[in-house]
Amino acid sequence: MKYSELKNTLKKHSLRITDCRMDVLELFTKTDHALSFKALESELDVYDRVTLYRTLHSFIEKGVLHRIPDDSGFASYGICHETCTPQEHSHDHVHFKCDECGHIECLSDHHVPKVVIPGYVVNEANLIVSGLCNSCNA
Amino acid sequence: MKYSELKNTLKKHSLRITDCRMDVLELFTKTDHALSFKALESELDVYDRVTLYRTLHSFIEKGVLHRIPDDSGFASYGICHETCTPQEHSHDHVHFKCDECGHIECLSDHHVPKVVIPGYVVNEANLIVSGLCNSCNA
DNA sequence: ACCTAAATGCAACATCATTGCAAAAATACC
DNA sequence: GGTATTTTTGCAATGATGTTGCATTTAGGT
Repeated sequence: MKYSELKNTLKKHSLRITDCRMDVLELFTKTDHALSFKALESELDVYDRVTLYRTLHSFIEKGVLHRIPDDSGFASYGICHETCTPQEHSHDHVHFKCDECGHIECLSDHHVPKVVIPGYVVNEANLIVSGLCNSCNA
Repeated sequence: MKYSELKNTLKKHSLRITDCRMDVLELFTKTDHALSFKALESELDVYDRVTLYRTLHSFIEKGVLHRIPDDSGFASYGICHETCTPQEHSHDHVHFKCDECGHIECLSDHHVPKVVIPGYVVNEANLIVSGLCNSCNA
């Protein structure tokens, strides 16, 4: 992705243009799977851990990334669709975690079923599937 | 639940009978919702944190409890059905987390839909729903 | 170019979880 | 019941993950 496009993405989400944000955004756009903090840190070791955490937080707050919970407690982060805004995230897609390589993918063509529970209010639903991914299954 | 029943449950899962395991098991059987580690610790503060962690691990390994992932990274633990064995856990039920009181319930009458992804092997699927529970919604 | 508000780096801190090891307890064996 | 063997426990130390305060630097508006 071109420098100007990355810059526009940041601007569109009212985020200041900084080296760290550009590099983080670029890494996410060129990676086809979600990234853990660890992966991010080892890839962009120029920046302080704290800065990377804060970058992730601002990206999530502004709707650039979404946080993907993980059964092991480690969160990963994936790029949001265009439909996401700071006010309204729509992440009803299923997440797949490979037990072999650890990669987490967003399965945008699979959707989380609507769950209705009488007497309850449902705000969010996360479906996390684990197993072997395409490459590791080969 | 009677002392003898608790003891039998432990024996059935080939776990030694210890004070800690009896107390942890009793707490889980008399509680209708899942328990976080924190709740466990504050309830059973006689025991060392490490011992409680190890108790949880052995219970999970032997199929007495199952771990419930949480989008915040804190896991909770719930009792397994009778159908669970050390070899085969079956937790295709949906978990509900209340944003207000924090309680996590196992919705045994809701089941996680089977997810099929071409070229992938699916081992596990976790569906976590959050919102307001029955009591907090009232 | 200047000013203001935001972002960064560093250090310290907070929280959650695990490991090594000696002492204590539980089961197996006689 | 008494003893040997294995497991479990408690304590201390360590690791892993994430956050906060604060001084310095940087970005963007004027």
